[in-house]
Amino acid sequence: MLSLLLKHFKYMLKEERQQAILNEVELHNRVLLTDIAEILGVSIDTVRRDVKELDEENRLRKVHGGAISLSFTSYNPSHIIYALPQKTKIAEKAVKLLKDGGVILIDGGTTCLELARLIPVKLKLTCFTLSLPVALELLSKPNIETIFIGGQMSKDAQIAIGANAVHNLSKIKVDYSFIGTGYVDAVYGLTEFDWDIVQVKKAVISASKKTILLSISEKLNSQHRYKTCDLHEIYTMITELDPEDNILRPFRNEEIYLL
Amino acid sequence: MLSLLLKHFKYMLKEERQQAILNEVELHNRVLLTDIAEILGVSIDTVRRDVKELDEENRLRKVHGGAISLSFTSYNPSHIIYALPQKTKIAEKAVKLLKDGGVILIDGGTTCLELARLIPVKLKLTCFTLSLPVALELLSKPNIETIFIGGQMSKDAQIAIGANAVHNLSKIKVDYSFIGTGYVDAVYGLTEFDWDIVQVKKAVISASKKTILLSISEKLNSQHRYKTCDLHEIYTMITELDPEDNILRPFRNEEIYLL
DNA sequence: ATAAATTTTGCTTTTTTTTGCAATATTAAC
DNA sequence: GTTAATATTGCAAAAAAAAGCAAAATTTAT
Repeated sequence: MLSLLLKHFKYMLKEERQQAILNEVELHNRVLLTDIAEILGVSIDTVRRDVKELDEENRLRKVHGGAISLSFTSYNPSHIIYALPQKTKIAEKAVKLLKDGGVILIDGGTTCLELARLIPVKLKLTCFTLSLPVALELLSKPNIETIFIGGQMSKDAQIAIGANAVHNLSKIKVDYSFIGTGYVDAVYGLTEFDWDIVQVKKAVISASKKTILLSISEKLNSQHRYKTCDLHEIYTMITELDPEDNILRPFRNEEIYLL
Repeated sequence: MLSLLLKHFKYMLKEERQQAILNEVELHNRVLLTDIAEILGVSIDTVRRDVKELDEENRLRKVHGGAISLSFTSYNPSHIIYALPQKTKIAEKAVKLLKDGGVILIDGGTTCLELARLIPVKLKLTCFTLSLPVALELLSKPNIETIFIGGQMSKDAQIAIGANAVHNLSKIKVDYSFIGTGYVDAVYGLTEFDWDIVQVKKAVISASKKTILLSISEKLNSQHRYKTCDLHEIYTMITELDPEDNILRPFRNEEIYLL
């Protein structure tokens, strides 16, 4: 704890001191203000002010009692998301369903990732997820408790799949799950290209009191080989369209809310 | 220091004086105005004005109470990894321990992330991990089967922690685990800042036939409040140093391989 | 070479910054 | 809930910077 940093200059310039603080933070990923004060031989007020400045300069992150390294809090995926405006609209509608203190599960896929991104910072939630990008996004929210459902990882979907993931899902129950789908049809229900993915989605639906489907309208009236579930197992379907839009007419007969 | 600079005591041109200031700054990275004034035998006002001019010419940076070298100020634009060259060297050594068809576990932290990054594409491995960034990195490797150990996620470390993660770890056994540590000391062993992290690391060590510690030498001979394990529980310790380096002498007595 | 103009330098005073302390409020832990 | 730890705020002392000024040094013009 008292590292070799103790050079004890008689006069230490503020910049040197701040550099020393950054060094400790980068080295150990997080530090206590009290430790730093002791190491540098200055008052805790000075350390607090230094850390505040460094935080304002975005060179570290100040937290209660200490500071943490930025490399531990940042992740910026730089891919282009297909049909982002529509997905954002869907996510905005979905966010309105969230209630403080709720327990939810967020699936993988870019629409669900967008939902995770739009969760208000002040909202307190317990979120389960199978998706690495969603998990990373949730970790940046201070009031979200994130639980990752482990298992074998799918390289392309970046979600946990396989028997282990299914088994882990069988042990939980959430208020709402927000899922995506490869294909959705009023008659054939939700279908997928991958068998593994279907197994996981089935397990997700079983683990949910209510399942919310997030899907851009482009996917409507399409189907594929493996079936996830019938449409009536879905509590609410959210698209970017107005619920009264004609395109949604085939779905209006079903026992399903449109949003 | 004095003798070198006092040669033109009586008649020192402004330009010479400024050059002398620059020399001092480059030599020590930092300088106090009061020291310079004393060394050069001029008033502090003169030094102040000189430093102000040099700052305006971008030849050094003036700070409260002194000046610092420009190279000292050029700070890492946030998500650059601290001490990356050392960590890369460690990862390069660690990669050599990997064998085709092996089953390993990779911990979180930037050094372990670097290891994941350097795994050769042709190598076939089964990799367990608790770390989101490591998992994402592994997914980009075509021949790696990745299994994520689920559980409650730590916002700071971006790894799974808590009872669930520990329980999941208790069900597996890997050939090698590669772990990082916050602090390591020849006497006190591996220690951490966080109690939760310690619990997970203990579980990782239990799940491993052999544990490999990856640590930059800067962390040696430091300690914190919670203990992960004694040094003899570590099979091999890898630093960026040559194993014969004197800094590693305190660790050479232990029943531990240095690499 | 000499005088005038300009720059440099050191001194004093005023203003600003930095730092530590104490009182109070807030947050986290139990 | 209560208690302990941490943050915030206001304040005062000390250090440093800035501004104004006059003497000394240097440059320029003649």
